Amino acid sequence: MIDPKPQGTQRSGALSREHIVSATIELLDSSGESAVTVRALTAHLSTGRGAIYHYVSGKEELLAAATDQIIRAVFETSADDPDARQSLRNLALGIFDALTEHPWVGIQLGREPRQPAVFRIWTGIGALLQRMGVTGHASSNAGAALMNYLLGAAAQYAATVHKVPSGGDRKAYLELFAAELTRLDSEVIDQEAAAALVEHDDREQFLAGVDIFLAGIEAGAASGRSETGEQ
Amino acid sequence: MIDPKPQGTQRSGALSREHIVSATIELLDSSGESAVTVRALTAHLSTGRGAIYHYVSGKEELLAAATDQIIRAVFETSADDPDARQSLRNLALGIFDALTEHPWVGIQLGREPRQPAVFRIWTGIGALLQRMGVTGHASSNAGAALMNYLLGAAAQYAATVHKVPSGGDRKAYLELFAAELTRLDSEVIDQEAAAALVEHDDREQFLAGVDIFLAGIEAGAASGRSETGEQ
DNA sequence: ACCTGAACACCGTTCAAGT
DNA sequence: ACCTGAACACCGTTCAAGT
Repeated sequence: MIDPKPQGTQRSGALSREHIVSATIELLDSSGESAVTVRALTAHLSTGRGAIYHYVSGKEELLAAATDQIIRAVFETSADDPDARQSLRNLALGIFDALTEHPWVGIQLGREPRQPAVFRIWTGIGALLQRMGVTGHASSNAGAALMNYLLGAAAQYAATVHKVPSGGDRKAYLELFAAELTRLDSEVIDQEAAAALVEHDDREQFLAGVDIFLAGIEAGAASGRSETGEQ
Repeated sequence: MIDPKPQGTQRSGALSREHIVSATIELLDSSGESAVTVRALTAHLSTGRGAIYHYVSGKEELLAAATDQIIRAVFETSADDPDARQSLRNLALGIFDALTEHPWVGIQLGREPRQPAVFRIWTGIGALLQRMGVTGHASSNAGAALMNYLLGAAAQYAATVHKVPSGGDRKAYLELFAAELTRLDSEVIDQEAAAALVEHDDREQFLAGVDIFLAGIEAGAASGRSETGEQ
């Protein structure tokens, strides 16, 4: 009763940055990235085409804001653990699961390194590595490596999720993919690896990659610098 | 004297897929990805707009073909080493160096997982991991992890290389970036890590990431499975 | 068969005009 | 101040028409 404006999911009420970003996420989720045009968006918001430019500098900022909203939610829900290593795994899985729900996030994360969502992940990883006792030069390298892995996996997964059928055709598709790999150089890909490709679980494989990283970081921290140049 | 056609770098002679891809690479290198429009390309080739569609299905295939040409060259020049581990490092560095010369490659690699250049890297990594004695399930996980790292690093680096000044301004830019990271959560990023960010060498950091991976793979192979679910 | 370039069906962004 | 929607300056792709 206090606020005379309707709470307006989309059509009515005043426009705001928040409304615009929410509508963008809806459109992204329901129809994919190619469907997010200024025309479609403003139609969805029942407003003029130029209106959104009062709240947002352009399409790039819009996509970055949508991505940050998803990543922020991951940080809010990701379970913290007394073991920093486990927290890092939780964070990585949280990002992975968010990607499954919003595949466009994976593509957007890789597009622009200086965007809020990427900053957020940087600092999150940095804090956890510090808690793990990794500091200084090693922390910088480890953080960058983990970041690169995460973003690479995100982009790959996001690009695949739309193209790999999820039902019973998934196996057939992956068998084709494995066959293509073996055909290219049949001596080189062993049959066991090809079979693993067909039967692997994406989420488990993603986590296996995180664990390889963590093992490498811990091995490096334990043994000191190996052959890479000092300083 | 045998062939009456001029050898035509661009304007004269018959059109061919090879010519078109070469012109695309030239345009990509000289003016960046945004400059590669069908209009600019066909002007460069002094032909009609529709002509290229006789040789190539569209812009996506064109960019994929350009990318594959660069990656193929990396494989041809990358030094093979009796030590498979060292060969893998050489390959990774070869890809990194190609990216420095052709930043658009990094972005293109992340865009589409089912493209020739990506297949090529998959099989290359697979072969070297096998030579390292990593096989079966572990090889599939290790290969995917390394692939994700490589593609993530490629995309990040490609996106940064245009935006970070390379001269004396580089330091100032990175200091700003470091400040932004610390500002976000000043307790959390240690000063040493921030300093490392400013002074790090991209190529060295990239290689450090590869080494973290290799250490993790070797640690995993030595200790067997850790806590990740069996099968 | 190969090539041309107008035409088509779109884009993101700007901006004078309205309220 | 906020919003509208025509106009602007582009895109990639198609296709009838030419050679």
